[in-house]
Amino acid sequence: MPELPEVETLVRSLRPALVGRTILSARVRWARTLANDTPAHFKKQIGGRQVLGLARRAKYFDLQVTGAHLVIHLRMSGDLRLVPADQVPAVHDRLSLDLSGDMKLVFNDARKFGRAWFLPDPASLFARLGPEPLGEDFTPAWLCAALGARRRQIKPLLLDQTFIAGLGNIYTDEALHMAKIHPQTCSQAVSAAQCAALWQAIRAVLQEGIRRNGASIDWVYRGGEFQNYFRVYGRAGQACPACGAAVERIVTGQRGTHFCPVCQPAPA
DNA sequence: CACGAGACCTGTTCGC
DNA sequence: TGCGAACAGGTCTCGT
Repeated sequence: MPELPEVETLVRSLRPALVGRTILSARVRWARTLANDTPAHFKKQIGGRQVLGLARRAKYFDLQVTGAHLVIHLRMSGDLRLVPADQVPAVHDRLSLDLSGDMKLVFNDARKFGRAWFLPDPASLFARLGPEPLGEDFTPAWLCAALGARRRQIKPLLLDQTFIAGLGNIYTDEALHMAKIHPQTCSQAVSAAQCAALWQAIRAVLQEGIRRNGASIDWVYRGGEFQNYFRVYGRAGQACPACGAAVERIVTGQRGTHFCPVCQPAPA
C-alpha cells in the first residue's frame, strides 16, 4: 500500500502515538531489511534513543530519534503497526522496536522488498528525489518545463522518483485519466493546456487519496477507502466513469497501466 | 538519454 | 480439484 497518500496517512496516525517514547530495544527478523547496517550494530545503536518526530519525504518514513534518523520504505508490501508490547509476532514481521509505554512498532513485509536505513542525516538518501507533488516547488510552470526537457513516455516519467517523488502506479493512472492524457504520450508532446490539467490532476488525486485515508487493496487492509473510488486503476473492462467506454489495460514500462481509450486517445 | 529485461520476494488469483 | 502462469501499491542494475 505504499504511495504518497498511504504513507502520509500512516505518518499522521502514528506520529502522535510515537513521539516522546523511548526505544528500549530492537528485534531484527530479516537481516536484509537493514539496508546499511548489521542487526547487531543496529540494535546497539538504536537502543535508548527517544523518538523526536515522524515525517514523510516522498514514500519514505523519516523517524527522527535523538542524534539519528531511522528511514523506512515500505516498497510493495510493507506495513508499519503500533501494537501492544506483548503481542505475538506476525508471520511477516521483519523488524520491531520495543518502546516505552508497553508498545512496539512493527515493520511487517510479506515480500521482503522493504528497507530501513539508520543514518545520522537522511539528506544523502533523499538527495536524488524530485519535488514533492504537494509541495511549493511543484508548480504548473515547473511541470511544463520539466516535461518539455525530456522525451519519455509520460507514465514511466511520472513514476520516476527522481522526476517527481511520491507517485506510484495507482495515482499515476488516476491522474492521467483525470487530465485526459494517454499514458504513452511523449512528455515533450504534452500541450500547455494538458500540462496545467496534469498538474491539477496530480494534486487532486493525491489529496483525494489522503482524504480517504489511502487505498487498501489485496490482503493488506488498513482502513483506507480510496480503492472504492478508482476511476481506471484495476478496472479493465469496466465502464469509464466519465464516458462509459470500457477501460483498457496495457503494459507500459513493465507496469500494468489502466486508461480510457475515449477520454485518453492515443497520440497521433 | 531512453527503454526493456531481469532481480529481489511471497502470496493471491486466473485459466485450463 | 489441481497446478502452473500471471500478477501485485516499488526500485535497482545492467545491456542495448
